[in-house]
Amino acid sequence: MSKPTIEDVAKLAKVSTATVSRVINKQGGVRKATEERIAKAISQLDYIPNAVARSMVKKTTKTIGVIIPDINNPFFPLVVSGIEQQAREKGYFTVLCNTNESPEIERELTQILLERSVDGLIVTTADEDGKQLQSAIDRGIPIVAVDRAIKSFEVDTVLVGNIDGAYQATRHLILQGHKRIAIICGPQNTTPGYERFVGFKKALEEYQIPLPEDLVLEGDFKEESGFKLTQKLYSMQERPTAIFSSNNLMTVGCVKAVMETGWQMGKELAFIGFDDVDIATFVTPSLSVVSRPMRQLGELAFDILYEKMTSTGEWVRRHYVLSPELKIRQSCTIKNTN
Amino acid sequence: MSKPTIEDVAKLAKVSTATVSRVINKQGGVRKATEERIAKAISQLDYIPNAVARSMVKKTTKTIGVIIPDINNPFFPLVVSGIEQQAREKGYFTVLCNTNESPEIERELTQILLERSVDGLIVTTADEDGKQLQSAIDRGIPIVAVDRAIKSFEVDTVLVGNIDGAYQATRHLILQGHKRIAIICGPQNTTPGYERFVGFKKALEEYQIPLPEDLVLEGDFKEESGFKLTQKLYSMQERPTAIFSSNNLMTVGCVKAVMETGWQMGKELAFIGFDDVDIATFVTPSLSVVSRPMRQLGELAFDILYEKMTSTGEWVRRHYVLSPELKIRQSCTIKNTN
DNA sequence: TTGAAAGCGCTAACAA
DNA sequence: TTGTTAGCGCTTTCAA
Repeated sequence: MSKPTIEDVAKLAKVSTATVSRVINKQGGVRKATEERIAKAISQLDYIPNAVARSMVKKTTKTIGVIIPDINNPFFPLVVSGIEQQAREKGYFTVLCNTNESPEIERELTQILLERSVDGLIVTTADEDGKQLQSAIDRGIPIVAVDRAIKSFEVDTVLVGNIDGAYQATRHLILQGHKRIAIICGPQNTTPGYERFVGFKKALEEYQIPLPEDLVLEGDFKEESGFKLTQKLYSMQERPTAIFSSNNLMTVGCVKAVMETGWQMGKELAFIGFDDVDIATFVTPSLSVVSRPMRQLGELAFDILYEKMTSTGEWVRRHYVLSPELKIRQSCTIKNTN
Repeated sequence: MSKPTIEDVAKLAKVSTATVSRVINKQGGVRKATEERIAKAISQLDYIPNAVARSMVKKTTKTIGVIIPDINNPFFPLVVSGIEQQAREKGYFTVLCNTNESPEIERELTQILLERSVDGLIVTTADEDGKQLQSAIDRGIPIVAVDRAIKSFEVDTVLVGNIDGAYQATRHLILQGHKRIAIICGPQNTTPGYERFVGFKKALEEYQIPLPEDLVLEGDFKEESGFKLTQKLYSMQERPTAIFSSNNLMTVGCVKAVMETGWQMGKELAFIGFDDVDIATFVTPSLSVVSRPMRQLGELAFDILYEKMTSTGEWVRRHYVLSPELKIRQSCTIKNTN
């Protein structure tokens, strides 16, 4: 009752394993009658080729590893959908791994994926320094970084325009007449956190609004911090008239705090968040956001990886930056009347 | 520059591959000095053991496959988190696959996972009939069904109390004084869809409220259908005073429709949804829901699978049903004043 | 405590 | 058109 092997099939069909292999792999050069006999044997035995053995000799697994930091953040499943779709099309299988934002787990998973001989790696790293990916780099396995850059090594990268998106959002708020604009930043040692702050500053500079030091708050990209920092802003003597939140989860926390404090969003307070969130169109007023092309991000990442995996010659590193889109809804349409 | 093998390590350390293998697998029985020499060789060469070759001889991959129908439905990532955690603890690696609710893709993925010789399978099937899992069953590979039963075969199953949850929700509405209670059902050929309807009917019967045929609407568990069916309810001559929605996505659609029509939830309309949703605490009034223990579901599923994978003797099928929890918030606290 | 060698299931020359 | 055979990198007897 153990699994049938290619040999069992060969015996039953009275041919050699080589011929069975030819049929399985559709290589042709097998007489029609023989092929039919083999096909019959295969279905009779419920034979399933052993990919492990195949990988052993082919030295390729037709598998890519995808490492993401947070599977419960809806952003990543969407990116993964894009990756998977392209991968399927090219006959690659996708193995998804979640690090929970832990560089240590990322290191372990990288090790496991290398042991399992994945043909390539797409990663959104938990630590942009990237040392935890060292062993993958040493191996020379194709890698593409998505959404977060990797500093220690030269790898192909697909990002979205963080600076651009934050700039557009901030500018929009400025053009609405706001001068006291707060920003809830992400960690400044991450590319998204840092760059979104840069875009924010850029817009202020352009319109010659001095950076309001007291209104620059640093969170950790999690809901809790968005909540607390918003409370802090509300408790200020001179409150901001607008808030820019640097990511989706902090936006959620921010909205919760706004509701709880009774701050009047859309009246006393204008708001734009980075990244669309489910709740955006449910709250009143609906939330204006900077929206990113998630699927596209994933598709492009795989396409690049695929080229790397299949190309033989020299490879020129590529860095793509996709454009975000400003979605204006109700949370920032009012003019500041102060 | 190709990958170093165990042989390279053996040569460098001037021992046989057998000894290196002993060290790698921590089997003991190796002289301290030898072990150190080998360890040094390993790190010098950046040697990573090849799991493919190991699986080849061990006939186990220490890998489980997890098949889910929709990675973008936040319910599943949470279940997967539970699975992964337990799996990691036992040294198993989790391979996550998404079928997009397509039985055909499910069949393909099952095939791929079998080819890759996963040691076990946890699946939330896209089609409860389960024929697309036939080959896995034939192989006799351990399988655990999660959240959705599989009809064609006897497999271990972990579900949540759909009937119970729907019953509790409906009863709560009844006790609030409601008589005209609508239900937005899921597909009646799925266990969740069917059972939640059963729980609904059970509560009505218990309180001798006749089933209001016109208020029983069947959706497809997607947002769109929740939206449309709610519009339909609103347009009725005699509207319901309460709605029970059978899943999270339809709840979202329902809420959208309620907001759009101007129906006064919490006043003219009471609402309870099955499954918690992100927006539940953001809308006004906040939504009462039947909440399920997602992580726990995943943990239990792996625990059972693990037992099956490691046990040798007879195996008694198990069917677990976890209890949901009724979370009362604001959307149903009002009394019907008709 | 160590090594030699067989073999896991498959593919890919090379021969016939 | 088909078969023979040598590995792929590893683990595991069995001997030494």
